[in-house]
Amino acid sequence: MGRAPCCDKNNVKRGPWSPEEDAKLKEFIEKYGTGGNWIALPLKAGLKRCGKSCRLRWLNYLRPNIKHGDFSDEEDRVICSLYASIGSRWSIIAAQLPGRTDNDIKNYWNTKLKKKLMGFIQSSSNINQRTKSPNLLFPPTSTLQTTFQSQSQASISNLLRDSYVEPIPLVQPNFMYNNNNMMNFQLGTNNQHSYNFHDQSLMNPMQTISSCSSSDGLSCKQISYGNEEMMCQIPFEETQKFTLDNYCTTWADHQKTNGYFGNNFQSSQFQYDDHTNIEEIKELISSSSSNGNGCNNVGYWG
DNA sequence: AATGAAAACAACCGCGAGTTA
DNA sequence: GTAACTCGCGGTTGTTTTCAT
Repeated sequence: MGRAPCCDKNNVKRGPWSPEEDAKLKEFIEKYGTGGNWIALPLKAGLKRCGKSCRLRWLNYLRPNIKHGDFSDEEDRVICSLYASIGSRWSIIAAQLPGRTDNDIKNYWNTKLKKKLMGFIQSSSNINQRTKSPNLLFPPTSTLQTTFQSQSQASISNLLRDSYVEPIPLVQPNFMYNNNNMMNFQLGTNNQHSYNFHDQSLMNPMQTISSCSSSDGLSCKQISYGNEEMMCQIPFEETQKFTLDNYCTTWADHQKTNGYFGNNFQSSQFQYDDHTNIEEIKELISSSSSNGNGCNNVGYWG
């Protein structure tokens, strides 16, 4: 049995809205509200439109405080940032940008921002080839420097091509070693992944994450959320086994195949509204992926 | 000025999830 | 328990506008 149509398509007007229709819809909603029933609304409002069409028109265009026009740099940054961590969840991204609609952001991403980023990545690549990438802080004798310099750009391009994990603007992977002889790399400044690998199976780190057995930081491979950076931490002695290409493509593939929240994630766990802020989202993500044994175990990598 | 291509924007479609009877 | 209904979302398509030749 097929789905019942939401309206009689032969008796509804389609295509662009006229100013008169806009006025009718706006006036009706401002006077009576939506009544929680978009399907019945057009009839009551005297519009020959499908309820879904009315809803879309209201949400994307007529609703008060809708912002149209150019996106600011800050908005760009938020979009890229969230896209990198949650993918094309436009409604969630829109909730962080007051006045912007998911449709607006989606269109902006598809038509401008993606290209803008591609352009940045390309020019950034050229600059780094000339300057030997001042952000890359490798031990002086490390042979890894050349390895990572040659691979990182390709990895980012892969991610862009895969259209799922997007690098944050102005952020090249930033490699450095800390006092504990761990190598970090960071993508972005807002979101929020920290991977710590402390065993020998680093050739394909993403596939090993769910085998977490403790959170003592020594024997556990763990994934956690909540920091302000996308960070990968790898013991120095292990870095020679790890290729960024491998990491990035695996990560992108997992996201593409299973989604950010994994197969077990229920959308009902993740209620949000216009007041939901990033911290709440992070908290929800965190709680949805926690297995309660002290290790945030993301099931779909098992 | 004319025209074709590309970009931008608005709207539609189909699906999944939640709700209700 | 389940079928029907509604909502909201993301992907896609269609139309309009802008740009290049």
